[in-house]
Amino acid sequence: MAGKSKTTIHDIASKLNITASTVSRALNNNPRISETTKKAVQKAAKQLGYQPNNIAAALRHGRSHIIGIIVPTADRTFFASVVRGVEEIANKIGYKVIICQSYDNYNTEVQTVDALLSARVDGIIASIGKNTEDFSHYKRAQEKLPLLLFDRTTDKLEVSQVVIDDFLGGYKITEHLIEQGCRRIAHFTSSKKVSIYKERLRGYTEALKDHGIPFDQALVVESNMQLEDGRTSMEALLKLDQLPDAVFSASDYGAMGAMQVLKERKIRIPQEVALAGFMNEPFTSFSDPPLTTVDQLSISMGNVAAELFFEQLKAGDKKHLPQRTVLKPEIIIRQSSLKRDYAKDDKEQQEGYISLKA
Amino acid sequence: MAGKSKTTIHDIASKLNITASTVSRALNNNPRISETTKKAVQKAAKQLGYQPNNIAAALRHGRSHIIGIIVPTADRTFFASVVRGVEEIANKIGYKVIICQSYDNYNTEVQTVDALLSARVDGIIASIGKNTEDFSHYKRAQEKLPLLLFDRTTDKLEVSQVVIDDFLGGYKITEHLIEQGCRRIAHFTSSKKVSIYKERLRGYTEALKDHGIPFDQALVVESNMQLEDGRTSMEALLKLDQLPDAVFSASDYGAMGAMQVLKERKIRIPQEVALAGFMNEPFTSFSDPPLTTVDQLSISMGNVAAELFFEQLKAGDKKHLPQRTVLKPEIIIRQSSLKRDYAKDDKEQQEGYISLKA
DNA sequence: TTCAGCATATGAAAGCACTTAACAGAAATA
DNA sequence: TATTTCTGTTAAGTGCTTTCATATGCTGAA
Repeated sequence: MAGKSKTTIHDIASKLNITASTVSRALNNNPRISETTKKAVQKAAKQLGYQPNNIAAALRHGRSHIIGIIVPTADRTFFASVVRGVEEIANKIGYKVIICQSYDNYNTEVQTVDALLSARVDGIIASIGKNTEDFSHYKRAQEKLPLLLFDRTTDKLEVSQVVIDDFLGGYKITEHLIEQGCRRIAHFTSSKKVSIYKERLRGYTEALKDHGIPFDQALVVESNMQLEDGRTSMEALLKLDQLPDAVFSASDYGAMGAMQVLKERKIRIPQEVALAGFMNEPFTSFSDPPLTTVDQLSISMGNVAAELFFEQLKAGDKKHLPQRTVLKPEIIIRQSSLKRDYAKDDKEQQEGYISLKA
Repeated sequence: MAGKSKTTIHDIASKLNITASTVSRALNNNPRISETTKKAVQKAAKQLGYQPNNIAAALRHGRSHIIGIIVPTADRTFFASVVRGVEEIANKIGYKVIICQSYDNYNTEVQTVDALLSARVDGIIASIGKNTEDFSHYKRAQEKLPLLLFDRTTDKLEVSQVVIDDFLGGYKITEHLIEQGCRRIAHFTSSKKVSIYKERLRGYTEALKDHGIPFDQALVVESNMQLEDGRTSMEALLKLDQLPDAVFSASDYGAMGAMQVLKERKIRIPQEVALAGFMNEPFTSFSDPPLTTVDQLSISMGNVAAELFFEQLKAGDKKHLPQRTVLKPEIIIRQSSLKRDYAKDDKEQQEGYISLKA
């Protein structure tokens, strides 16, 4: 930490009796510089322990080769994976990524956007905080640099975005449960009016409708969808006159809470109640039984977001319309929903289906 | 993205008929500037939509207020949490964090360090890649700026570091198993000669010794400690003449693999075989039974690392000796190891203990 | 042979936007 | 009147890029 190397292109220049501009060009592999000089410059640079100063370069040509990414928190699996995906791409083309956490706090988010603008990042990739309702900070950002939103977005901003098709996820997994013979499918959703949950719910209802199963409001339970909420919601369902034969929770945590309660009550999964979540949290493959869920393709989401972002960055001021990329989620079928597999062994259970069908 | 605001302190200055230096001082709240001028400057700045240019400031006084963090991958729970912990602290004092992934690849790591040096970060916090054996890139970094290593460190570098006490973790959890009545405790460890695993193993053997239990090499199984390895290792143990009554895996994944095999064989956990892991991965609380494990305090590790780091950063060139902070891990006791709870109900099992004790 | 014309290789200098040491004028204090 | 205090200005500098200019050597037409 002592001898902060102060070697600049001028040092290289004077060592070689040339000017700094030549050194700069040589280092940037400018075709106007002869191979001999380039070689000499590179050699001298190495000898002197020269380390380019990106800050000076950034100041000079107005690009920092740094982008900012804003996530609610960096340690939630989903966001961590997206960050990974973004960094992967950015790194490949010589960009660095500044990571910022909004903690779902509006003021923090606003400050963060400003801090990134001041840091002169070349662009921002963000997932909006839960409580954000005013988007003027993003609008401000958008006036100055490329902005791209992922996962949690808004239609109040004309901005490119990458999201997954929550409707499709909800639809496909509900359909899967129906195919497994379930007819009374409960759904855990969020009490918050967040679009991703609304879409999952819509997928659920639509799938029911398409398969001629009546929608029953009593089977839709609202909560915050954490583990504890999942327990509470499941207990509420158990008090109904007629038990559901499946639960599709819009969050894996909710599904795990339900699983715990069911196991405590010795209700068999999936024979009596099939279970499905949403998100493909790492723990879902370790639960007993492993949980059927919807994969969010989080790393790809980061990749795709970064690719789309850099496309726009390169396009520069050339008008490019905001682009919306919708990723198709994949359903991960695991044991918790495979009711069919047990149907043969389980006469009683099967009769249950039949009577319901009648 | 169109009207890149080009407002500089000069624009503010000329609007107010003062000089840029006065504006600069006013914005930096320099006491030499009168309150009236400050107010006027702030007002004008807001009117003109002024956004400070940190890059110019950084170039001028040689500090970017950005630090770099290098992790093998950003989406592993542990590293994601540390990143979160670091950003938390950094953010509070006006620093931003550039996140870089080495993917455990030596060349990538070297390039990353250089890129960060060129980006003129004010310091680097890093966890060393698995395959790194030459540390000259870190040595080079260390000559120019504060460096701090966490979790995966090396004693080949005189550098501050934050680690957890793996020995203690291994010791405590083995002791816990002993207290639960286990006498034949198996251990899953890594075949790689990584210090964290060596330490956990040492904790295990030491605890055995202190409790008068003979060490049995046959009970120590080496592998890569992933889920599949855990399965293989467990199956190997099952072939022994005498079954172990507990398994302490130095990774949660290994423990989960073991859990799967045991459940498939209808071997009761913890009654017949108690189970413990290491890391407190999120899935451990969702397994059935929930897994006893050692918590790595990952967010605190990030916090502590950042605090120590910024302390050194502030100390600047004033000689400060490399400091080594060792965090005490906490053991998280869950059902998978609570053999005692079953001992009363389970006469047979208890007699098993007694015969062993004899 | 001569020289315009051109390509090639490099230099000089002007910033990029900000900070800060050194300086200066006016008012206030001694 | 001399000195300090307050407020502000001047100008140099941070390391790099890039426009414009220059020097050199070569080709080919006059």
